[in-house]
Amino acid sequence: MKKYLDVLRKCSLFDGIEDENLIEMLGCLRAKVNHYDKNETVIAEGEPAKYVGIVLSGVVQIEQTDYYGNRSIVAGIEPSELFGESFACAGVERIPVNVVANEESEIMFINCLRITQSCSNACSFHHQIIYNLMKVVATKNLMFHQKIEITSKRSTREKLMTYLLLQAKKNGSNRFEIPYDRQGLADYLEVERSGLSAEIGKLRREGVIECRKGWFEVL
Amino acid sequence: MKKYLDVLRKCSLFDGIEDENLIEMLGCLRAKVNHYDKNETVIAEGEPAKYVGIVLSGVVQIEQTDYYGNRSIVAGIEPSELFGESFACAGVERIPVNVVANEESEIMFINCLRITQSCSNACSFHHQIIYNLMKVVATKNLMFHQKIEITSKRSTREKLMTYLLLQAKKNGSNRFEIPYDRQGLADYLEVERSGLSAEIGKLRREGVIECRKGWFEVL
DNA sequence: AAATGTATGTTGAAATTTCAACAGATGGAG
DNA sequence: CTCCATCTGTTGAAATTTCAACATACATTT
Repeated sequence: MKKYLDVLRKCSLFDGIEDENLIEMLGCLRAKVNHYDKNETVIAEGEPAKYVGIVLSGVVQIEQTDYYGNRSIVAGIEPSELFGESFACAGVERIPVNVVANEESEIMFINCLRITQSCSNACSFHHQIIYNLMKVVATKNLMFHQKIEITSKRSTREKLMTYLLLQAKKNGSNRFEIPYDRQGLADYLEVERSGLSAEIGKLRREGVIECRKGWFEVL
Repeated sequence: MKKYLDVLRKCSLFDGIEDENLIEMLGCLRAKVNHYDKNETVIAEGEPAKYVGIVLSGVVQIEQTDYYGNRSIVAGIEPSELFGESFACAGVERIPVNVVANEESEIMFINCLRITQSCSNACSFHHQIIYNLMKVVATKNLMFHQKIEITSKRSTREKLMTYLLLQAKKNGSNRFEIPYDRQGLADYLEVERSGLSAEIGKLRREGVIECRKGWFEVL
């Protein structure tokens, strides 16, 4: 487990926990690590929802696909970030989404009950990790809320601008890089890729934004 | 505090806690109750986000003002329901929304740190209330997730059918009543009311659904 | 440098949604 | 019962989005 320390230190689930205690704790939590190839399914819809996942390397996407094959990206999870914790903490039986490795990835899994229930060793860091988990779940809540704020706008332009302005605020700068390609951004905003490209072009010509690949600037 | 027992018993934050313990606990948590007149601001944007609010009587609205100055109502909170818990649990410094009393209301406030950190008395119910709070936050998370699943569909018809099928599943029956009028349903689905009415009419004529006022049947 | 595959921008026609306006239905209040 | 306010359904025109198709740009491999 030691080779993952750098990533795990950054994981909010382990905030305030020292390295030596972290290693011990991972054993106590029965953490295990799996490896996935690009585009491999990490968790398929319908599987038990009892695990919390931590991305150690790579990227995974939380996706929903309807019967026409339209993909909606609910979130992209990067190294040191968590997924699946809401379903586990709410006591949901089966997970209602697909989790897919967007590139070659390593994922750590922890059975959520090991966190929410005191371990038999009464491990002294349990209080901290429960508090951390609460914070993670609440933060994700705010992210969902933000996605709804964005996608509830009625036009492609308003969705895009709402997204970009929130990113600028989050980054504390008018120049920033986004974690999506055009198709990914279109899926996140829930609009057509071509329509999005057209709107980006229009905003550029109007001098409202500037962009090159994943870099955007709001003027 | 005794006069609020009926409402508090229904609040999921206190699930599994007996009346006598609840009274004691409220003291331990330093719960305080404030009174608000109709249209009075309960919490203004920018104030510290450290409190969890519980509506004891009346109704409060969570409102948001976007970049362009448009005000939108995010949610209405009714007696025994919570608000502010996501911001408090996520450790957000300043609350990014306005909370306004929609009518004369009584609100109980609890400093969230009193919940998430063990009290000095090591009150024996702390574990239960932390677990409850986690479940509340995680469940709200799933509600948002479901709304995203519905509104990410691209057409009014698909949104409506996705919503109705989820309701049918939730109610365990093809006949059920929904908690919205047409305008409310349109707002939830993020579509035009007139377009929604038209689509409902079409689905009726096609024999896919049946409905009268708030009652729907999926055939 | 050429070849290949993928991502992005562009376009016009088709489909859908929004908008405004109105008519019928419904439910209270007097 | 009548009046009034609100909710719901309907309609057609305007605006927008989707869709399919293709051109260009870019990156990687050979």
